[in-house]
Amino acid sequence: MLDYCTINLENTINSGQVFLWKRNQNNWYGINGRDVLKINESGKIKSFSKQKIDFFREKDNLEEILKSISKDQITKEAVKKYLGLRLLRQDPFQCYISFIVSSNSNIQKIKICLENICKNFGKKVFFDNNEFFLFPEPKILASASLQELKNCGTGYRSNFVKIASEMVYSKEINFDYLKKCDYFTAKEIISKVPGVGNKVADCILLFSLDKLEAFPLDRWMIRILEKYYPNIFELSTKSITKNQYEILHGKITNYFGLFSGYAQQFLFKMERENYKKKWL
DNA sequence: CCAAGGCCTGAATG
DNA sequence: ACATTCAGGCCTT
Repeated sequence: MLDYCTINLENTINSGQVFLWKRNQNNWYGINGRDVLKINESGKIKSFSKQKIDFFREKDNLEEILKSISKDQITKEAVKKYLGLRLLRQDPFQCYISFIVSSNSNIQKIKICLENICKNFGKKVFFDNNEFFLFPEPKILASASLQELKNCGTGYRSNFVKIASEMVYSKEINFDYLKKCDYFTAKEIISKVPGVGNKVADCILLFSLDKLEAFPLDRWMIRILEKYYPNIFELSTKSITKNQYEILHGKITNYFGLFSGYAQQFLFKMERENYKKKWL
């Protein structure tokens, strides 16, 4: 009998979902939008804002979900090995900017860029006698100069960050509305933002907008599918076009079901650990 | 519809 | 010591 209740915080933080987290002895501290979270080993959250949030998606029925994605030996092993891994419900604006910044980059670099964005544009607060910089609001990033953004290390993505922020500030992108939409509608809308392609859109939808059928296909996931599922998903080419991405996503949700996003997270975690890739 | 090349940065390799 | 290659996703041609 598997223990579906206990959260493994270490594995959850170190799974490519979040970047602005650091460990301090037995606690993890992280920025989540305008909030700072402190989480202890047993998963108990203390927040700067004192607002209640369901960061760990506690209402998800893990037993049902994990059983439903365990379609084969590969997923069964990944689920068993990383059982306490959770999908997080992140602050949407921070998640959106984070994954726009993430494109063509890696975890260490993304973390540095986002820290710079917070330091340069975010509000400084004190929590537990430590100094933190909150994630800046859309209006601030929208009015930042391109040079100021570039100074954060975001390179050619700087203009994407600026325009994406403007689109949120002007309410052309409304996260509360996107949460209510179905997966395909939300994806279509968010894909109009420059710098948001298939993969980035799926990350935003999965990690902050409650779309559990999103299955971000980055280079790692493509490799994983080629390696473990060569016959099921029949990957034809190396680089994947927009159209092929959509066809593949259809096959994936057909196979793993409505909670495919969870399958993605377990497979990604497993393979990155197999290759001893560094996390935060 | 697809293929190819450019964008930016830092780490790894020659 | 320096130059080249590579990893990473999106957009334009």
